Amino acid sequence: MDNQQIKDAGLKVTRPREKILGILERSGRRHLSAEDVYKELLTNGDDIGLATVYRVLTQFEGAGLVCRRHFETGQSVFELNSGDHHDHLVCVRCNRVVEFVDPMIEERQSAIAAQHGFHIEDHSLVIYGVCTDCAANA
Amino acid sequence: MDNQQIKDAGLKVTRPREKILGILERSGRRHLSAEDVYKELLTNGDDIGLATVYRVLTQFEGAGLVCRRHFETGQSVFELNSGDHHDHLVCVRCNRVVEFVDPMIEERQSAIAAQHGFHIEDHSLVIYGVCTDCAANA
DNA sequence: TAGCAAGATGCGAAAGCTTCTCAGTTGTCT
DNA sequence: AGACAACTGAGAAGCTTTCGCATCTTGCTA
Repeated sequence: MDNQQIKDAGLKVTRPREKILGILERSGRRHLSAEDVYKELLTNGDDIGLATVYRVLTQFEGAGLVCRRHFETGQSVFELNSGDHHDHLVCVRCNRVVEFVDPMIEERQSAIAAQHGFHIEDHSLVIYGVCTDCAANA
Repeated sequence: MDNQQIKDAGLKVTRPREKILGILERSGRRHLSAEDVYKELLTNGDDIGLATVYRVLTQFEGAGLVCRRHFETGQSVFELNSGDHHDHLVCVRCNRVVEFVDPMIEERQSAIAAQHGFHIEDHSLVIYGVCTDCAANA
């Protein structure tokens, strides 16, 4: 249950936090910017400030409930943490995002980091391209 | 010769453009932020505005002379385009950047994009971690 | 259940990076 | 050299994100 996740993160259960988590869970899109979440709240008639949206998303990130990604669009996008790591394919025309996982790539990354004496903390692989639909409508 | 590269890009050869290209070529570091370039210019006694630095770097990027990368630090870094694609390993403590190329990863990426019907335009793989030196001084 | 302290919120202000505007300057071509 | 388009510097402005602070809530206690 939602509230439990928030409590487990050591946070008080407040209206903004419940609403924001709800939006992340119920939104059709998996990747939302802070602005997207904020607009969704306004649409629902919730009077929650943008600063709070950022604060809450940052806390959720710290608690491991969501992941933040910086795509080259200049905005950060947030997605519910599904537990398993994955990378992204982004369409530069329509901004569609596809997730994928490739064990071989993951493995090569570890090998490369080790080879350079790095201890991996995180990584981000984003492939930018044009999806079938957009290529068709070109 | 420098000037030729600028001309080939369809740009006029001006002092700011020559200086900026020179800094990119002669800097020890391969990855510089716009701010880094600007500070270097000031140190050299060149009176060139930050806006111009951004403009010129953006033009160089368009001309294929340099590549721009958005690391998660919030700043963009620019590097001279050496022709061959490569990925990055970034130390989250000291910001050291190591470049690498892994044919197998490149190949898997193409396969994955094809599998999802994407036509690749670009991609960015950044591994964030702690380098040996920083791990030692922890 | 009333009351309290720590923690959250909302608002506006501010920060950091990047781009824009515009008047004045400079390169290039003839 | 002259003309015109291109370029520049400085500051204003734009965007996303964070901060500061007075006010309000939550979760705990008596």
